[in-house]
Amino acid sequence: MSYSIQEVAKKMHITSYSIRYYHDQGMLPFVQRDANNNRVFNEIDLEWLQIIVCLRATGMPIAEIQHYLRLVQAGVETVPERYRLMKTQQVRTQAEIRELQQHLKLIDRKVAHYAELLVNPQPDSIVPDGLAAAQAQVSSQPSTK
Amino acid sequence: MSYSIQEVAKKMHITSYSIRYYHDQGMLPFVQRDANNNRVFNEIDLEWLQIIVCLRATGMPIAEIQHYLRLVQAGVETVPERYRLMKTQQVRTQAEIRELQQHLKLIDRKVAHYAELLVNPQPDSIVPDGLAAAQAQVSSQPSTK
DNA sequence: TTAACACCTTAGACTAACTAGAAGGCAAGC
DNA sequence: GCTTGCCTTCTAGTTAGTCTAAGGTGTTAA
Repeated sequence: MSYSIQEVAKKMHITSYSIRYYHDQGMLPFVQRDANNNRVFNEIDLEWLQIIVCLRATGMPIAEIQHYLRLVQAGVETVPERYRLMKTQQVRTQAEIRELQQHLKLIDRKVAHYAELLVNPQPDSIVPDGLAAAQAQVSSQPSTK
Repeated sequence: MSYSIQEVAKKMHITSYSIRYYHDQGMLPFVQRDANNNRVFNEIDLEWLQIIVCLRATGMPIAEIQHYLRLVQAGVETVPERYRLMKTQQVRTQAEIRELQQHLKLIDRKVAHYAELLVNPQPDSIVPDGLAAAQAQVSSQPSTK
């Protein structure tokens, strides 16, 4: 099976712009062209792209992905470095998930707070989000600008 | 209590550059200046910055955060919109966490695969990561460039 | 008192990773 | 034959920082 750039974009949930960008960066070394110079992707290209998308989505910079892809192409003697690289990415991603879960807690509190205000509105003087104090501060001190 | 930009940067785990950037963008409207024109942050500024950091880390663009901060300052009649905004961000963040967890599974598989290869090395002909097929393809077809 | 050091300021240049627009090629359908 | 739609390349713009340069201020140390 072979795919056009749009089909791949849909499959991978990224834009065709990004795919061209990755290709231009030499990250999709096996992509072929048809008679009209259009990019033609096969299953192997999709596998590579899946890895690229995964590493990008978990925060690995392009340059590091390029390095990893070169390691894969270099052969088995690079397995130790590939292991370290993936291990680092694993730890990084686990930390990122924990961080997002922490941030989500604050967002949950805000949602609950506003939901409560919607059901049980407060008079204008009681301003949420610590703004009451902020407004008091700002009204008692003229702007410095 | 009041804090210098460096102290705030350390507290919030962001750079002083970012804090100045947010301030320049009008996102920290209550920050004062001392006699030497240095920014002076108090607890309320820290609260605002905490929200900014949380929303940025969960993927909200600067422009949307600015809009939210204006809503907060506008008073209680904006509570419904603030609720919708936070609800959207909640859903967005939950989706992001699930996506990262999916990506983490692929990384886990790679780590396990390389760990296995380190313990039990394979001959050079058996190339991991679907590269065997990729190499077969590339060696049987000359480059189109 | 002068030097060193650490901090701050602003303006503006630079970066990563897209993102989009312009201009044009090719094939299918009417 | 013309339009539609997908593809191409090239170039320019965007976002959100990130950093540098040039300079000001205040404290310590010789």
